[in-house]
Amino acid sequence: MVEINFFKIEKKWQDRWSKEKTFEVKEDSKKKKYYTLEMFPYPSGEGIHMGHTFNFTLVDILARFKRLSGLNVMYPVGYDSLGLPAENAAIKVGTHPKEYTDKSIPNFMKQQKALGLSYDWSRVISTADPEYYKWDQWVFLEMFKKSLAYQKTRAVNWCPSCKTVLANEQAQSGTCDRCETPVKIKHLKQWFFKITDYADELYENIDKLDWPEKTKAMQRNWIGKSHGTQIDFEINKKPWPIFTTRPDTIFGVTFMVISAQHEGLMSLVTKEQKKEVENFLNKLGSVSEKDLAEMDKLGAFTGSYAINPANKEKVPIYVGNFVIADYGSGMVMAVPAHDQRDFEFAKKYKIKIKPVVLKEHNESYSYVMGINEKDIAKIGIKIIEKTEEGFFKIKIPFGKLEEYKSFIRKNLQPGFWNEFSTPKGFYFIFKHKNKKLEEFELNEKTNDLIDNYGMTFNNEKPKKNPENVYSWLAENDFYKELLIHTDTGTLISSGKFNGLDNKEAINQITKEFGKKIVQFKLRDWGISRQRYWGTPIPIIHCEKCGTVPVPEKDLPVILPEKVKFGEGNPLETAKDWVNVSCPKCKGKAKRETDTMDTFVNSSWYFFRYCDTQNKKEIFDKNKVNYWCPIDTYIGGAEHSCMHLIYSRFYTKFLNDMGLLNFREPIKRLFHQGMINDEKGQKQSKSKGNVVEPLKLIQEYGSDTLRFFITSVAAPDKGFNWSTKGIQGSSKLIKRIINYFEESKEEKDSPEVLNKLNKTISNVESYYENFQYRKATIEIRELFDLIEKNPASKETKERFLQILNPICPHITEELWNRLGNKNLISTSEWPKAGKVTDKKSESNLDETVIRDINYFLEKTPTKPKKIYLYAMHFEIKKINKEKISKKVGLPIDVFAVNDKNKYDPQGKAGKAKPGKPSIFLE
RNA sequence: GAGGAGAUGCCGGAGUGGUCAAACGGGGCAGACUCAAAAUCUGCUGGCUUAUGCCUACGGGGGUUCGAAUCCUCCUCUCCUCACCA
Repeated sequence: MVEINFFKIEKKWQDRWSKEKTFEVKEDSKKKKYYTLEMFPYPSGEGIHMGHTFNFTLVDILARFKRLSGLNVMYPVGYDSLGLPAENAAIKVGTHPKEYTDKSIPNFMKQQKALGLSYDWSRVISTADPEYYKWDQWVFLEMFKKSLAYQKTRAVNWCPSCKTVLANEQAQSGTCDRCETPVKIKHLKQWFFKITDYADELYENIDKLDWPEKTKAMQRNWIGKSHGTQIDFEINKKPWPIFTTRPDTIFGVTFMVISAQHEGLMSLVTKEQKKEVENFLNKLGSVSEKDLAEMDKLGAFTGSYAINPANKEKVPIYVGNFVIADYGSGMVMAVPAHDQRDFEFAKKYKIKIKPVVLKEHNESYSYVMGINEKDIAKIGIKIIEKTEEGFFKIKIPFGKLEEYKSFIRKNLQPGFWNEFSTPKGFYFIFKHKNKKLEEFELNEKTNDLIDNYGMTFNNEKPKKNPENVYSWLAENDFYKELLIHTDTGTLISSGKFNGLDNKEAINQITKEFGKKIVQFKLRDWGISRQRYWGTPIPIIHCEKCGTVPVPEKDLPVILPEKVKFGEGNPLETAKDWVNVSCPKCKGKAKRETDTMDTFVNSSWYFFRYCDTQNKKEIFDKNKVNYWCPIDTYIGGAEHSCMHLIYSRFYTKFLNDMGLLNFREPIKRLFHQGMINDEKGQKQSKSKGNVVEPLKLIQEYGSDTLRFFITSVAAPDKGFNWSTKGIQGSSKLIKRIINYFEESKEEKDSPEVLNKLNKTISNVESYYENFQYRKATIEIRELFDLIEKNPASKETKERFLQILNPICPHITEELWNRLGNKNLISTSEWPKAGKVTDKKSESNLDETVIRDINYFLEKTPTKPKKIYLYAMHFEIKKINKEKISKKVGLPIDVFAVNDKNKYDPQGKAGKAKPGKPSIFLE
C-alpha cells in the first residue's frame, strides 16, 4: 500500500478552492438559493475544539450536498468576538481584549481552513469590528426613536470589593467568583429593549416553525403565555389588580403575599410591623438567587389588609420570598387549600386554610360506631377496617347513598352523629338523645350544627365558619384528600357558586368580579452591561437636555482603547472618551458607559452576511430578501431561548421598519449533540481531557477526521469521545485511495449497479435529514461491494460524488486522477437509476418443493396430504398444481390469516414471507 | 412541579408489523501472511447444537394479531431543559 500524504493533498485542494473562489457566491435570481450556517463561534485563543469540529463539519456536509444538488449555496463564517470571555481571558493573560481577539481570529481561520470547510471567505464578519457594531448602534437608535429602547432601574449583582457589576454566571454561588466576597444587590439604571411588545407574536408563531419540538417547547415555556383573570382587591381604599389562573378559588383566599422585591412594598408596611419586615428583608439579601426553587417559603406580616371582592372579607397581606415582583402585579391572592406554595406558607405562619373546591370522587368513606356488621353487609356496604377506638371504617359507593342514609337513621345511637361526603358536599345525620333526627348538607346549616348540637372539634368549639368544619374534617386522611388539593372539582363554601363545577366557576367568577387577561413570563430584555468589551451604547447624558441619542452621522461610537481594567467599569476610566459636548446644546455631557449585551450583536449577524461590505446601510434590502430567511441553522441547544428569541425579535422589528419581507429568520433549525470525553464529562482545559482536532488532522488527515466524527456520532446526539475508532475510518479512507490507484475499469456488475442506485437515493435523503451516520454506513456498504466486484469509471465517479460532502479533499483528488478537469465540489449530484429487488423475484415454488422433499425424507410414514400455509400476499404466487405434481401428493394451500384454514398443529404461525410453512398429514 | 428525549447483543448504535438472532462500526477471539510484531486479509462473536431444528432475547407486566423489537396499555428507570410565573 502506498503511503499517502494527506497534508499535501488537502493543501492542494484547499488552495485551489481559494484561488478559484469556488465557494464564493452572488445573488442570482435564476438560481434557487440555499442559506445555511452554524451559530458563529466566539473566537477563543485556544482555537477550535472537537465540538466546533463536529458542528462545522455537519454544516459543511449540508452545504456541500446542497451545492452538488445545484443550489446557489451561501455558507458564510464570522466571529462573535465581543464579550465577557474575551475580556476576562485578556485580563488574565495581561493583554488588551482587542489584541487578544486580533490574534485569536486568524488562528481560528487557519484551523477552519485545515478542516476543508466550504465557507464563502469573502463574507467574514467580526462583531468587534466598528464597521459591524456601528449597525448595532444604529438599530439601537431606531429602537430608541420608537421607545423600544428605554431605561429603568434594575437590580444587579455587585461585588463591593472589586467595585464591579457581576454577570449572573460570575456570582453563581452568591459570592464573587474572583475574590469570593459575598455579592450585594445594587439597583442601577439600565437599558432595556421592549421585547414584550412582541411577546404574543413570538409565542404564537412558534407553531409555524420547522424546529425541534424540544426547542419550541422551551421557547413557549420561556415566553410563558398564560390566560387568567385579573381581579381587583381593595387595599387601603385603592384597587390593587391581582392576576390569577384560579379565580374559582377566590372564596378560599385567606391571605395575600406581596413580593419582597416589590417597589410598593414599604407603603403597605405599618409602623408596628416595620421591624419584622426589615428583619425578613435582611435575611433575604444573603441568599443567592440560584437556590430559589429549593428555598423555604419565608415571609412576614406587613400589617395591612386587603378586601376580598367576593365575600368582602379582610385578609392579611404578607411579604414573601416566593412571589416574583415583575410578574402580574407582584402580589398574589393566596389560597392555601388549593395551591402548594400557599399551603406551605400558611402552615409555616399558622394562617387558616379554607377549602372551597371538593375534589371529584366516586365513593365516600365514613366512620360509624355501634352498628351490626351483618346488618350493614345486607345493604352491600363493606367494612374496610376497625379502628382502635372501636369505629368501623366503611366504604359507601354513591349508588348506595340513599340506602345508607336510611340505614343510619335506623341504627345511629342517640347522641351520635355520622358524616360522609356526597358528590357535591358533605352530609350530616345527627340523632338527639330523644331519638329525634336532624339531617343537613354541611354548606347550608353549619352554624346550626355548631350551635344546636354542641358539636366540638378537638374539644374546642369553633367559630361560626364553614371552613372550620372543613378544617376539622380535613384531619381525616380521606376527607383531606378531597379538600386540600389542586385538582378540579365542585365548589363549596363559595356562596352562590356552591355546587358549580370549578371550570364553570372560573368563567362565572371572572365575569362577576374581574376580567380575562393574558400574562407573559417574558420580561423586557436588559441589554446594559457594565463591561468594556462590548458595543458602546450610543447615548450621551447631558446635564441640561437629559438623555440624548448620538446623531446617526457620528456613528460608530468607537470603543476607546486606552482604559484601565480591574476596578469598576473600565470605560469610565477613559475620561477623554466619556466627556463630550452635548449634541443638542453643546454643553457639558457624558457618554453612556454601559455596553450592550453580546446577544445584541448576534441577533442580526446573519443578515449582515448577505451584504458585509455595505458602508451606507445595515444591509441592502434586496440582497437580504434574496438570501433570507436562513434555510438551515445549526448550533447548540443552549441557545434555544435567548439567542433564538432575540433573533426572532430583531427580525420582527426590522420587518416593521420595512427592511425585510419576512418575520421569522430561521426556517429550519438543528441542534448538534455534545462531544464529551470518554466518561461523558464536558471537555475542558482544566480537566486535561481536551482532544485537539488539529493533532488528529496532522496524524490522519482531515477527511478521516470528518468521516470518523460523522460515522461515530449521531448529529443530534453527540458522542463520548474515543480516538480508538478513528483507525477504522482511517483504514477505510486508505482502502478507498488504494482501490482507485489499483482497480481496473470494467463493466458494472448488476449488484454494484443496484447498490449504487439505492445508495444514491438513500444517501440523498440522509444528507437532507442529518442522518449522516447512516450515510457513512451505506457508503461503506457500497464501497465494500465495488471493491470486490467489477465497476465502471462512471460508478467510481458517482461513488466519489456521494462521498464528497464528507471527504471533500480525497474525493477531489481521486476525481482528478480519473481524468476530470472540473472540480467535484461543483459537479452535479448523480441521479439514481432503477433498483431491482432480488428477493421478490425468488421462486416460491422451488423453495416449497425443496422443503417438502426434505420433510418427506425425514418422515418414516408416507403422508396422505400436504397443507401449505403462506402469507396472504403470497397466495397468488404459489402454483398448487405444479408443486403437487412434482411431489406426487395432493396439496391444500391456505393463507396464514385464513380463519377457516385446516391447521390442527398450528403450523401456520411458522410461515414467513418467502417461506410458507408445511404440514404433512 | 412543567416540558422534552430515551431504554436493543460485550460497547456505540440501525431497525417502527412478517425476509430479525437483529444492519454497520468498535471491541474480543481464531486463522492467513511474517523469524516475530505492526499493517493487511479471512472467519467467528446468545445458548443448545450443527437441524430448512429448538430454546432464550430488543427495560418490566398485560393486551391486540395467524405473527410484535416494531402497535395499544400500565409500570419502572435514565438523560436533558426550565422552574416558587400565582
